[in-house]
Amino acid sequence: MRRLGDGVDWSRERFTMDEQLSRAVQTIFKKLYDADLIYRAERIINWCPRDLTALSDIEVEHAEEAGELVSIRYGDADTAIVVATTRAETMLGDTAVAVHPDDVRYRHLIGRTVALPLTNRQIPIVADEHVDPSFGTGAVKVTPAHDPNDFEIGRRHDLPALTVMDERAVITAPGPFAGLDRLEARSAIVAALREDGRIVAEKRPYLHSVGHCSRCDTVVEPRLSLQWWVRVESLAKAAGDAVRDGRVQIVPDSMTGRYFQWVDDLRDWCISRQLWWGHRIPVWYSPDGDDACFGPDETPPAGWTQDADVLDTWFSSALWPFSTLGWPEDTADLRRYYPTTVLVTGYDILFFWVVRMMLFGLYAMDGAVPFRTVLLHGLIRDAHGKKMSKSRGNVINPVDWIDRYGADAVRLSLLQGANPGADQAVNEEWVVGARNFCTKLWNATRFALLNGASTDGSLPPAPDIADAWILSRLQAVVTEVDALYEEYEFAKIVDLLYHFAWDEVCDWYLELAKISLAGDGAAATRRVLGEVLDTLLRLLHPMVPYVTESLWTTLTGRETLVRAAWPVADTARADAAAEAAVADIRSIVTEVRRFRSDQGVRPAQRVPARITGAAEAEPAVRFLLRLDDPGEGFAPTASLTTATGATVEVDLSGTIDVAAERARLTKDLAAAQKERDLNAAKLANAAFVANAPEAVVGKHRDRLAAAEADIARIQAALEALG
RNA sequence: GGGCGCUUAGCUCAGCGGGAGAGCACUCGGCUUACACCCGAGCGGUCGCUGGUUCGAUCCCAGCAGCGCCCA
Repeated sequence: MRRLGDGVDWSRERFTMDEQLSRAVQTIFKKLYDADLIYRAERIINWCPRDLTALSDIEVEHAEEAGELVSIRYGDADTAIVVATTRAETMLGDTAVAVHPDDVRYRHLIGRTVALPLTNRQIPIVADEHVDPSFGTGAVKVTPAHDPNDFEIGRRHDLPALTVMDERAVITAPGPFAGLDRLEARSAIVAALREDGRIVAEKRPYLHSVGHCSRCDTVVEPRLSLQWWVRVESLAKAAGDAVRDGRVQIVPDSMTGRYFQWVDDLRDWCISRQLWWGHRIPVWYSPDGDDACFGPDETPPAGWTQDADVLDTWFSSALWPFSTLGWPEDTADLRRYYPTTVLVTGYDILFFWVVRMMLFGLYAMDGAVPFRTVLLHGLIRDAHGKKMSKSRGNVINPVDWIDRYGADAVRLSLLQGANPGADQAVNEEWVVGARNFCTKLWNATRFALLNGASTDGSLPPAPDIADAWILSRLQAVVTEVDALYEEYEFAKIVDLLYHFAWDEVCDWYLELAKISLAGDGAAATRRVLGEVLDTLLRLLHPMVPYVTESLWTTLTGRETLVRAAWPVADTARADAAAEAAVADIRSIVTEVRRFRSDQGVRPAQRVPARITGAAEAEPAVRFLLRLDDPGEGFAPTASLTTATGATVEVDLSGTIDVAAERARLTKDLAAAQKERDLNAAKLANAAFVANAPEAVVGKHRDRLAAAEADIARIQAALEALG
């Protein structure tokens, strides 16, 4: 962030383990605990047998994997019932078989017991609504201590929960499998069952979803254990409502559905972790087995010991919007800055962090939301849109690019692809392009400085056509940029300013300004030139901070752009006539350039020409095209009539390439004819004329007329060629 | 299995009911007095497929195919 030049208040940098933020953690824990919103309970949790800790639901990543589905016959003779499993090793902990109560195949077995293979333990057959009769045989084995669904079935039927593995997923159930790892045990148990004639079917590979630890990718083991939980129901309701009733807006709106999908179906949050590092659970136990929660200013009685577990890191992160402002103290900062305006983060953090800030913010701050707007951006991907990963070797270090091209170029290239909520592919070539743009700005400012651009005093009351045009465009651009910021459309802002700066200011305005800078209007143009660059640099500053700061302070002689006022559009400068006049200049110049290019006339070569019908555009056209006045003995070798009605006759002092010229005109003619036919066909359609809005019909009439005029003009030119 | 999204020029992406756009790449010409990190001129697309709605569909609807994401 520092290398990118982020304009943040570093004095507010915090770490959740800081003293004051830790007080906040302990305070809210106690508050929730006292309100019975935190409790300790034995439940099935996601357990990582490698990290030896509990995980919350979102720390588990599911992936399709090829495993095996083994169908095992439980019981014998008239109680025989077949169950299927991908985790045969858990059968050691089975305490029931469950079937759907309406399943006629098994109705007669409900209430009876079957012998569990390999152990000969008798387990009951229970009826449970949650069994899917259409899956497999319609009968499922129930392992309450090793599966979350089975745990629920166990609770409903008062079944014992037998833990058969330790925290490293090694079998602890007495017998021949004790000491085996879960995977070793799986194959050993399947082999033993096969020998016993218990295997009815085996499907291998069997594709199914397997949970993995998001930290280390180890397959998660559902495990029965005593953990701390946040009772989320009321908190989640409040968090959902805050978005539902518009107090918090999620941008882009398409992410809102995902938010509800999560928050409206939130299960209790497992907050304890068996890690060595983090905020410890502020609950103490007496030697007699009593327990109590203590706040930050309370001291537990001597001899009591604190809970060994620590809190999920998202627990403290959830307090961020107010713990960083001094909460639980009622500070001036808290009153001034809570709720914050915009939270900017990646959409992949929506559940991890945003939702949690909502849960705790609303609770701790008496129903006040933590932020008004959540702006979710996409993820950075490699040049081909692939996720960066170490194993793929496509990880890009932005600092390398900053070293090579500068922070502004990197920022600009990132912003260029920043469409709301969409991932963006980044490519070193674009950083090069962004760097080139920065250089262009530098050169434009250099031009302005060399020509005495002025940024002080009022603007000329009656600017010439080019000055009036660029001021008109400038105020329109300010308006557009403001509107785009409202929508967080950063990529569009970059696009707009890039093209305005390069295609309009540099390519046309600076060129046109050279005319008046050499003449009587120099003073006025110097002022307009200064105004244009001053404003442009202000507009670009949030995106290109370093370069604009340097250029602007040099240009204006003022202290810093960081605190300069944001431009305000002056609609009084809108000038449609000037815009039309410059459009004509551009049209004529471009057309003659095409001709010159096709004729192989070098751009620098000065050519005598006679211009008619260009009116006030003539001096600009002559300057930009390097056309000399027709001298004595002027003998035009070619004549062009442009779409604006101007005629440019040039003397190329020799024969022109008729074939090239004919090819050019023929191509133009074909395009004009296609345009005419297209519009004529539309207008010939009575249904179109009857149904389409008048403005649309009128537009096509205009285009038809323009096409016909073009055709006549081009045909005349072709005939003149002979 | 449930939900969401995407498919537009060689690449990465805008556009989302009335003329197909940008950057980069590519071709040709150029040391034109701010800039060769540049200037000028160009080439390039049955807008995934099949139907439907409409005077009109890249844009709306349905189905299909492929890709991606989230959740279980």
